[in-house]
Amino acid sequence: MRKGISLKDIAKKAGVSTALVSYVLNNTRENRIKKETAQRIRDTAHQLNYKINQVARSLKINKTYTIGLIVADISNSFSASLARIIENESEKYNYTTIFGSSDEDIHKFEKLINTFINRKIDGLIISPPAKSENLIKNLQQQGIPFILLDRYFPEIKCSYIILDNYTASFDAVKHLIDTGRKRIGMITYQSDLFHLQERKRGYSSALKKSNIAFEKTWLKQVDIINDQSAIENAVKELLSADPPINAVLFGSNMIATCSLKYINTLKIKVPNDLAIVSFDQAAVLDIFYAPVTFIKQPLEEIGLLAVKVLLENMKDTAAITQIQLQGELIIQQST
Amino acid sequence: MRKGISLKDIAKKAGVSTALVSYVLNNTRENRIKKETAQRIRDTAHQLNYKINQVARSLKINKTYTIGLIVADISNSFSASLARIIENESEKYNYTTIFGSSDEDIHKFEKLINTFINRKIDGLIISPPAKSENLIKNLQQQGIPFILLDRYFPEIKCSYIILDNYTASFDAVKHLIDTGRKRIGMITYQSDLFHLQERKRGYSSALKKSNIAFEKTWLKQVDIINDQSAIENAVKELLSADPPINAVLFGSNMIATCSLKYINTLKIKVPNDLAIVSFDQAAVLDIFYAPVTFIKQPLEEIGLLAVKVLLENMKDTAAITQIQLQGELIIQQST
DNA sequence: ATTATATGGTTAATCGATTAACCATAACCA
DNA sequence: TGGTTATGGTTAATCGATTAACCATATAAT
Repeated sequence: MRKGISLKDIAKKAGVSTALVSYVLNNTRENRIKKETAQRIRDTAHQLNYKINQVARSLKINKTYTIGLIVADISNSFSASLARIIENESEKYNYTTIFGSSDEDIHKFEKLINTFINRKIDGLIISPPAKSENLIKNLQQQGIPFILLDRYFPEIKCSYIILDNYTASFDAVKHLIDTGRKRIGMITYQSDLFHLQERKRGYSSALKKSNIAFEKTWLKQVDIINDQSAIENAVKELLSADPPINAVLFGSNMIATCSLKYINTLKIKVPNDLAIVSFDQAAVLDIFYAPVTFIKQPLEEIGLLAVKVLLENMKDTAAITQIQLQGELIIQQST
Repeated sequence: MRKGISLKDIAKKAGVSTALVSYVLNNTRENRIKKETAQRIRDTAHQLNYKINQVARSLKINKTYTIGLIVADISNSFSASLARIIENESEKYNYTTIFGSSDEDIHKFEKLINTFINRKIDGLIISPPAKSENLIKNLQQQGIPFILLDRYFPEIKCSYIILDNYTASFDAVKHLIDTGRKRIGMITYQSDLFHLQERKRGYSSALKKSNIAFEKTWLKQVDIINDQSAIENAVKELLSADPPINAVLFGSNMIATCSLKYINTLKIKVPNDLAIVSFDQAAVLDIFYAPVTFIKQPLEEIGLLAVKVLLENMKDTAAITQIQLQGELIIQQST
């Protein structure tokens, strides 16, 4: 880090105290400063190409104007889209975003949290991995403002913005049933995460409501570390059941991607042989020969709300805002 | 920002000076400190749940252990993958990444640069937008370590890691020709960016080398702000030429995505009626009914090298490392 | 007995910006 | 004339960690 021009340099050159320079550049005490002096200071700052040292400022004012963002995996379009929206929105409030991917790994997650705390972020926006309840509780104890995104723990009373996964899942399956499917499978993740439980609950609940007896071979749960071959196997098993399923709900865009890649190599025809619905939005779903019906999450709204609620929580630490948004079923040619 | 435990608190509780605490926690002057005292200090720090204040530390040591990353658009899988690799790699060296998307907008880009400078990042990794030459030169003058990624300006002598776009493009078109295509179109961006010029050059050079007379209607240039309808039009025009093209090279994964979405709605068959090659990797390319042949960029290598070279440049400010990597043509069923 | 040197630790300045608390002079007023 | 209020600015402490420069005592060496 090269050292640049400081307030002191400006003060010296303009023949005033550093205090005055600070007042001028921050537009504080406006009416207590002579116009010409103020202008001279501003000119000097400009001449010297002064750049404020945010590090020093942060130390002094005890605020960094930084938000820490922890997503599951920034290389996944779901996370990336959220990151983009959040970055954009925070910027409007003069906040900078620092980020990291947990990769669903609790240790990596913990490390990120600590890095962010050390850097004195003003608040955190977090998609927590499984088993991170205690770490989240620690945050609360330490009084660090944060908001959960996409996922939450029912046992923890804190702010969050999530999708109504139960309803989204229910509606998706209902749609499959309404379009004549009766043997409906689901491929999702093997995980404790509550939002994933909700997706399963919506699925089985929709079946039950239509008096379709759920067969447990219809539900495939793969490891949350996306593994192409595991997902292929799940698809294979669903299709080789007797009788085979004729519709399937994918629990995430990654599951959909891996499955579609495999389905592309088979002779079965979508939607005739197999109807498909997937969670999450992604370009891949549109490129499939039968563009895939999907549950669209209101990403823009989720991101904006996350920033907004976090900023509010930063002022009023006691505030808790829990928001559940509805997904939208975008029906395309796969169903 | 809540204020937490400081060195002072530990010092007081352990009955020593803050200096000693600092020495112990940083493992400096190891042999000059009594083992028991050191242990007592460490225990105290642990008891109090001490978290170092990186802000204060950065101010003092004049180094933030922060890297600024500016990509074109974090929500695009190309940028997102790079971001992920860079974040991971920097973390290994104890650097944190702060990021932003330029959206190909020079003003947004400039604002990001300034934000990062104010925050005293130790170095920058940048995918520069068009017309940003002067801003890049400013960085050089200010002595700020940086490295360009994916794009560069031939006139600026600085470190960069890029793809050999000319060769990649040449090889892709050569492949189309070798597989019997003679009327080959290209859809790329209308832009000054050198790497895009190189892609065009590779394209026309490959045609020339095979004695195919280039028709200027074969080259479609769309605005770099990805616009579905503009891209659809380009595809439409290429296909309605007389005679229509029978192969096409897409200049980016976004162009490919938009084009494929449209092509999906047509009756033409890939690869029989139209062979396709695209730049960049993306899941969408695999999901198309005829998985698309593409130019794979060595993202992992690009990301790792970017971090490595930047860290070197941070030590030796004079060093300049310019690396051009080769793409790999992954042949799939679209050709 | 005197000088080195090892051991174990402290003092205090510093990074750069902010800001409460002053200070000085001029202008105004009863 | 003496007191009040504007006007325009300065002084100096502070945020928390680092680190060069000391200090004190004990032990060893000559």
